[in-house]
Amino acid sequence: MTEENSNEQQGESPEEARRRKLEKITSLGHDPWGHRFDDRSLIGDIRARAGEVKYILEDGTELDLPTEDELETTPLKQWAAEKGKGKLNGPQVRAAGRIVLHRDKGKLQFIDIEDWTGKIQLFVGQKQVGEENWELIQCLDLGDLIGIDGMLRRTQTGELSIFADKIHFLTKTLDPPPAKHVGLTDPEVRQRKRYVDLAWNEGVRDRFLDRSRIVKSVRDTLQGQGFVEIEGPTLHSIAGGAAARPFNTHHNALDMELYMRIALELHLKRLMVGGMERVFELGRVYRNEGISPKHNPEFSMLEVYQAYGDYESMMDLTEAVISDAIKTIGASKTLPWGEKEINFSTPFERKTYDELFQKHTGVDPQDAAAVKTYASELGFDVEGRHPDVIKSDVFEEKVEDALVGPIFVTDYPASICPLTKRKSDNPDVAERFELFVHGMEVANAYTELNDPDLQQKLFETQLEGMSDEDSMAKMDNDFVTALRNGMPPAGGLGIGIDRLVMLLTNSQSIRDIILFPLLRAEAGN
RNA sequence: GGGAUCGUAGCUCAGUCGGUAGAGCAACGGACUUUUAAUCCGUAGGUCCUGGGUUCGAGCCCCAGCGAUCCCA
Repeated sequence: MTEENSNEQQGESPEEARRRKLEKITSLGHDPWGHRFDDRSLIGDIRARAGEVKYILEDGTELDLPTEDELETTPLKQWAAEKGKGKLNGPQVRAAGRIVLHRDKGKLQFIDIEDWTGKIQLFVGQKQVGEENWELIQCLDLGDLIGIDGMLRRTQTGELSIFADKIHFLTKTLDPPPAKHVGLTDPEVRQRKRYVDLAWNEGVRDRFLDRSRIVKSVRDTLQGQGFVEIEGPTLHSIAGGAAARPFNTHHNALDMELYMRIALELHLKRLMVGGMERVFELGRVYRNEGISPKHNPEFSMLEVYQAYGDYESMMDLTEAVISDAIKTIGASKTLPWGEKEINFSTPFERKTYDELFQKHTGVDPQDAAAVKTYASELGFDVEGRHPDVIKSDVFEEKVEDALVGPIFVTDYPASICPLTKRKSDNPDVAERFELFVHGMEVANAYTELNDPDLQQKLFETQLEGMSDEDSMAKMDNDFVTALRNGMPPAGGLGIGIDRLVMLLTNSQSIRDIILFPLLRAEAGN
């Protein structure tokens, strides 16, 4: 390196330095963007072969190395000295990954690479790899993707390492990585540049892999019980099945107003009329509402319908789905939740709506006048509103947040459940439950209403004081017609997949478990 | 929609009373063939979110805006 060159390199930005090295890589005859790289092993699998590393004495005796724990106290160098002269031998391996850490000792470098199964150290010596490869190695930066061929062994300190015979350049990274071991902290940047967050922030990739495992587990559990996954329409002409404001859109050729679906319910029930006895859909729904740590405008919903079941069978199914998911990610029944804990041991607690109302408000839920007085004391608007709507406001305010759970809240006031079958001995109570965990609604299930005449009547009856947006009752003639063709008595269940993932991965914000949450458009974009 | 807090180097953050813009990591140059966030010597790097205002002078004070986080509705 001449003096003049060194002056030129003064003041170059990290990116300029990387581009300079990129050109050097090209001039050395390598493609800085790499190519297919066959026969590499996953780093996790390579680490699992640590036992194949042996110490071979001069007389040819093969010795097993001390365990990792023993190496903590006795350096390998000392252990080997006690055993006598010899050398380490291990399997020849090929790995590929991102350079995440780099210790340069001149003619010797230690490079940590990482793939999505783990991290491993590379021992890279000038003498060992040869002059030509060494020149390429001088062009490596943190973040670059490389492949390596070498022997799996341990260093003097006992660190399992691949002793490089050859480095293959696979891809240059032009943007410098965030601070090592600190990563990105600004939540906005983490979400906008999720690729950086995933690549560099501790635990992020594992959390999203856990999400995938949970989703797979949910499907496996259901399929194991004979449920069939279907795909319903996401564009609806009536945004039914839930109380939420939809996203509006328009189909040009048919000149037709459409809505992005807010729920999966009504189409799945149509399928039950058609004889699809156990169906589910796990997919995206869209609600044109506020954004919060618990709300993203698009989120993943599971809905399941089981012919000849009821809401009690849905409780069992809910417990199975959650228990299996916990097992799948290798977690225990007792999970951390911030400073608190969640105990997912089954069966989950079951309490009625009225019981909980009484307990947390001290007000008799059957005494409409008392509930009304209590609600107005809490500052709720009570005039001209249906007693059950008022009760529901109070329930959300005073009871839901207080529920630690997991707890099935059962038997809701019928009037706020227009899609639910009533109890046979009490038409004022709907066979519905919601599952709450630390104040968060995770699941919602009914014994499904299959009486077309009652369904039609409930669609037509808007509760006093409830806005269209807050109401689940939106007239859907086609759905009523479907019911006229005979839907079996059935249990139906909805689970908020994002919230379930939050709970199982101890994520306090929905944005930590949605890869690309909705963000305000960036200026100039 | 309201309130609080925040926005400074590629990243993480300091910045006192309003008086020349700071550190660590990363980068660049150098030493080192068994390091563990390696170490050591040296160098460079800034639209202090944006726009106004007050002031002799603003990263700091005031106003407006943009964006974020949390809380409330």
